[in-house]
Amino acid sequence: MAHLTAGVEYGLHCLLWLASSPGTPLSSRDLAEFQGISPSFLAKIFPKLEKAGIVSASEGIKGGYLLARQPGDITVLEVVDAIEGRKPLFDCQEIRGRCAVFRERPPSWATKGVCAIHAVMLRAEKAMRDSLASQTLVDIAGDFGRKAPPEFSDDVRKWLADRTKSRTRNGAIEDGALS
Amino acid sequence: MAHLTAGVEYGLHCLLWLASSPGTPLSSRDLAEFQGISPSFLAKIFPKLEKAGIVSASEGIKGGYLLARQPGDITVLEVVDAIEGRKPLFDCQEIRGRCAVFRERPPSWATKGVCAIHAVMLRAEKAMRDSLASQTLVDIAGDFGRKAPPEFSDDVRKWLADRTKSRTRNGAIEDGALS
DNA sequence: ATAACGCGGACTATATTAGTCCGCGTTATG
DNA sequence: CATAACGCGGACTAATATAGTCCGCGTTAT
Ligand code: FES
Ligand code: FES
Repeated sequence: MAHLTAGVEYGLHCLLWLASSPGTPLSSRDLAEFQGISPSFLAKIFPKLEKAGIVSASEGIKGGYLLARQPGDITVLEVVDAIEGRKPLFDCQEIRGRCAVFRERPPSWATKGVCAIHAVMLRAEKAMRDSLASQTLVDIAGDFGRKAPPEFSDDVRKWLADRTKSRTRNGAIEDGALS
Repeated sequence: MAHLTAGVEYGLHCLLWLASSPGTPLSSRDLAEFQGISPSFLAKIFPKLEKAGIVSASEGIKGGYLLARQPGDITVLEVVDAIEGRKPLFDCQEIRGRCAVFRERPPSWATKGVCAIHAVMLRAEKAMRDSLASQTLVDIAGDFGRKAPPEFSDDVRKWLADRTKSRTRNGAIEDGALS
């Protein structure tokens, strides 16, 4: 399995849609169905983003999520850490202390500080994290928006507005969007 | 679980011991017991290192493994790839093509090239890999050897020599090293 | 012939990921 | 004031990956 999981992909894609709809909250269910992903799974991701101060939630009908900060102030690293929980790239088993010549009792010089191999991994992890920290949501959104034709933006707005409206007036949701 | 697994830790530690014993092959069993790790598990790692051209094997009693190249020519990245099999840091589910407004049939502009989010992850992965590629076994061995007192090196040599000798002359291996 | 070696495949246990399901308290609408 | 959709949280399940075991094969020095 990969280190950066599907939850991160879902979360980041959602945050981009939130960034493109400032002011009006979007529900996690709508975001899920809009993107063709599991609503129940997405519902487990958003509370993590909220606890990390990345989105803010409003409860009740008409509730949903808003970006808690400017998209330019939210780095990819923050999002990854919020969702994955800062798990390490490598977890050292401290095998250096189990060397047979120590006879179960490793001397302090052997286990002092970080193992040289572990140190290499920590540097690699830092390189990865620095790279992720250097990108914000606006950086991604830039690339993202460049490819889409202008009509797409309107279609999206319409789709989301229909959903929001159907919450108050009980509009029929019987389009063929779900299999 | 971490992305860089225990196999990598075991493999790299073994390679350092191989680097410190040039000329005389060490068996995977001896390396395992010397370091207090599972012999059967280590036996699954070495063939991968051999296929990658990092170590060379000799069969039969008195057989074992030797470094196939100079330690300075073996990068940490090579070892990681040999053992882990070049698994990606992030695997994209291509959710961008599942957007509801596409109605099951995403237009080509939407799925062309790499998703902006995926691209960020690929850059992070490259940063990590570049970092790992910049370190060779000698770099690690340097840090490693600096901490140990000179007597340790002798103890290790003695332990390994005893093992090698006991293969030809049937020396009693009934010390209390194993529980 | 034996014993230790490397090699490979089949197997098992445990942990993680992805995803589901349910019930709770909250809030706009009618 | 009842309803329906919301966010929140916990318990649950299925599939997959990791860590580790076990066994049998062909090879080689004594
Ligand atoms: S002891 Fe864990 S990397 Fe060396
Ligand atoms: S579709 Fe996979 S990261 Fe965007």
